[in-house]
Amino acid sequence: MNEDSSLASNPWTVMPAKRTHTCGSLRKSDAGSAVVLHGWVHRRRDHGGLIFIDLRDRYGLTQVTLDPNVSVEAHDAASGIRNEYVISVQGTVRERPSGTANANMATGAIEVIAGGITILNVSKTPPFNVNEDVAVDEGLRLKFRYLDLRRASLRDAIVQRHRLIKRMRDFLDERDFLEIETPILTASTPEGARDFLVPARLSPGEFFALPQAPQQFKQLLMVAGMDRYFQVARCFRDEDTRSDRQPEFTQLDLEMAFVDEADVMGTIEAMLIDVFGACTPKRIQSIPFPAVTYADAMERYGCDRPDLRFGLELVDVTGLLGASGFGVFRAASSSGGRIKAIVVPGGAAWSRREVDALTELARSFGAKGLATAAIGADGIRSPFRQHVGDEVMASLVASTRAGLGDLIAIVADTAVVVNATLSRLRDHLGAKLGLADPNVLSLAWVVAFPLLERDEERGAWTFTHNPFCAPKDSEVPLLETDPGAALSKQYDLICNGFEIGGGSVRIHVRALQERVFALMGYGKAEVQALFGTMLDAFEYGAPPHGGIALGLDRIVAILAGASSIRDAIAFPKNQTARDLLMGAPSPVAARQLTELGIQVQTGPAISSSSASAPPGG
RNA sequence: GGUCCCGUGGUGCAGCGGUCUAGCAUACGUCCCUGUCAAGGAUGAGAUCGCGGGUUCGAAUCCCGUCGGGACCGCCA
Repeated sequence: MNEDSSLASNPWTVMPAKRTHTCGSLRKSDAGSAVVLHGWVHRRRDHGGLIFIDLRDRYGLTQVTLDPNVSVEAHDAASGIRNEYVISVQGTVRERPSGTANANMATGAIEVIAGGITILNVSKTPPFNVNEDVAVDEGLRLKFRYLDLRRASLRDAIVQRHRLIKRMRDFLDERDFLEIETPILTASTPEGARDFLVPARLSPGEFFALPQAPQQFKQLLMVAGMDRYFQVARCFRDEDTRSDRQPEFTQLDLEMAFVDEADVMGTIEAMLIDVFGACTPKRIQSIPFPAVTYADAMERYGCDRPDLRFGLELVDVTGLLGASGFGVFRAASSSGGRIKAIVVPGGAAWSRREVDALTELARSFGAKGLATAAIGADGIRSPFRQHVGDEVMASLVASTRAGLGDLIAIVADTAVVVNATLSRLRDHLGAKLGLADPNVLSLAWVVAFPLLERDEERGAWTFTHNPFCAPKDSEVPLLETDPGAALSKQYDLICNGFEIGGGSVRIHVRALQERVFALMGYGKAEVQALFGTMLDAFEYGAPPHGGIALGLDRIVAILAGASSIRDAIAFPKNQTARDLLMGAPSPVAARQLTELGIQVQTGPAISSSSASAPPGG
C-alpha cells in the first residue's frame, strides 16, 4: 500500500545503524565486509524466491539481494517495498557468482546480501519515472523538482556544477584572489536590463534594485585596493527568458587591478584549462584559445558567438552576384545590402523536399528566400543559373570552394538579415550533418568590438558592452571624429556557439569616463546623479583595472550536454519566469502591501497573471 | 508585444473526419516465479483525448478563442 503513511508504518523514531558506505562505493575488494547502506529503491526485481533491489543514493547504485535462506524477515519486508521507498539495508558484501556480474555498473562486481531491511519512509508512486532519463513535461518536472533532481542526468549536472565552482575557487584562491560578497539590495541604475525592484519599508516610496551584476561594486573594490577579487555572484535581470537565460542566474565575477586585456584573458584561460581538465571528459579544441575579431566573426560566421567546432564559413559574393542579371541579387546589392553563401557538403544529393525545408527554415529566420545551386556530376542545377550565366556560376563555385556533390545556399538581403539567417542556417546544418562533436569544447575569444553602437530610438550612441568599458588607447582620438569606429578593450569568451563570458579593461580616469557618457547623451548633472559615486571614487587613486564575468549556468549546461540552462540549475523558473515548485510569484496579504505603502492596480491582466494554480491541479 | 511547436490513462507516444466502445510501451494492483539487472509470465484496473465555443449527419481528428508547457524574434549593458 503506497498510500499507507499511517504513523504506525512510519517508524521515524527508529534511525537504524549509521551507514558505512554509499551506494556507489563498494568494490570486489570489499567482499566479506559487513555494511549498512541507506538509500532510495531505484528498481525491484522480484523472482518470488530471490528479490533484487537496486538501491540508489547520489553516489550510485548497489544491488541488494534478498535471499529467504539468509533472512526470511528481510525477504518478507522487501516484498512490500516499492520504488522510491527509503530503506536501510544491513548486510554482507559478496562478490557476485560467476556470470552474474554487471559490467555496466560501477558496483557491478558485488552485491549486498541483506540480513535486515528497515523502511525509513514510504513513497507514493511518483508522477514520472525517477529511474529512467526519458523526456518528461517541463511543467511537471519543475513542480516535482525534488524528484527530478533524483534522476541521473540532473543530479550529475548539479554535482558537476559544484565540482566546477569548487575548482574555480581553489584556482583563484591560490592566485591571491579574494572572494568578496556584494549587496543584493542595491540601487537601480539606468540602461541595461529592466531591474527587479524591492520596496523599502523604512523609506516609503523608494525602492532597492536587485543587482544585474556587481559591476560597480567590483570596480570600487579595485579602487579600495582589493587588487584581485572574485565572487560567485547571483545576478537578476527582469527580461524575457530563453533556453539560455533565466531571470536570476549565476556568474563567476572577477576583477583585477594593474592589468591589461591579456592579463585577464590569460588568467581565465589558465583557470578554464585547469577546471575543465579536472571536471569534464570533454576535450578543449585548441590551446591557447584562438582569438577572432568581432568584425571577422560577423564576416565569416554571421554572428559574434559562432560555434567553431565546424567550418561552414560564409562567403561574401556581393561583388560577384550583385551586378548579375538576377533581380533579387541586384536589388540587394544596389540598396546597400549583402549577398553571402554557405556551402552544404553533400547537399547536391538532397531531395527537393529537403532543399525546400531548408528554404522554409531560412524564411523563418527572416530571409525572403534561399537561392541554391547544386553541384552535380552532370553540371550545376540552379534556378538562377540562366540569369547569371555560366561564367559567373563557375566563379561562384570557385570562390565558395564548393565541390562536386555540394549545395551552395545564398541569401541576399540587408547585412543584418543575411548574417542572422545564415548564421542560424549554419548552426542548423552543423547539427543536421553531425559536424558539432559533443565531446569537444571550442573555446575562443572574440575581441576588437566596437565601443559604441547607434541607439536609433534615443538618437545617441550607446555602449555595446557596458558603459565602463575602455576604448583601445589608439582609438581614443576617434571618439572625437568617428565614435562608431572606435574599438574597445572588450573580450568575450565563446564556446560551442554560446557566449559564456564577457569582460573588459575599464575606464579608470574620470575625464575619459565623462567623455564617453557625454557621447551617450548624458549631461554632467545626470552622470553625477547616476554614476557619481564611482566617478568620485576615481578621483581618489583608482588603479587601472579590468575583469570578466563567466556565465556559470551556461558552462554547466554545455558540460552536461543540456539544451537549456534549466538543466544546470537546481531550482529554475519556467519560460514565463514563474517558479512552479514554490508557486512564485504570488499575491501577498493586503497588510504587507499597506506596510510598504503599495497599492496594487487591479484589472483583468493583473488578476489573471496572479493566479498561481499549477497545471493539472 | 509578436511568430512557431506541443497538450490523448500516472508517464512517454500512436491515432488526425465515421472502422475509436481510443491503440502501444512503461508505470500501477493481484497472482506465479531462486540469479536478475529495462528480469520474465499471467491477469486486472485506469483517459469523456487541457478547457470553452463553432463547422459537420458525425470531431481526439477541422476552425476560432482560452489556459498550460516549450522554441524563437523583440528585449537581454
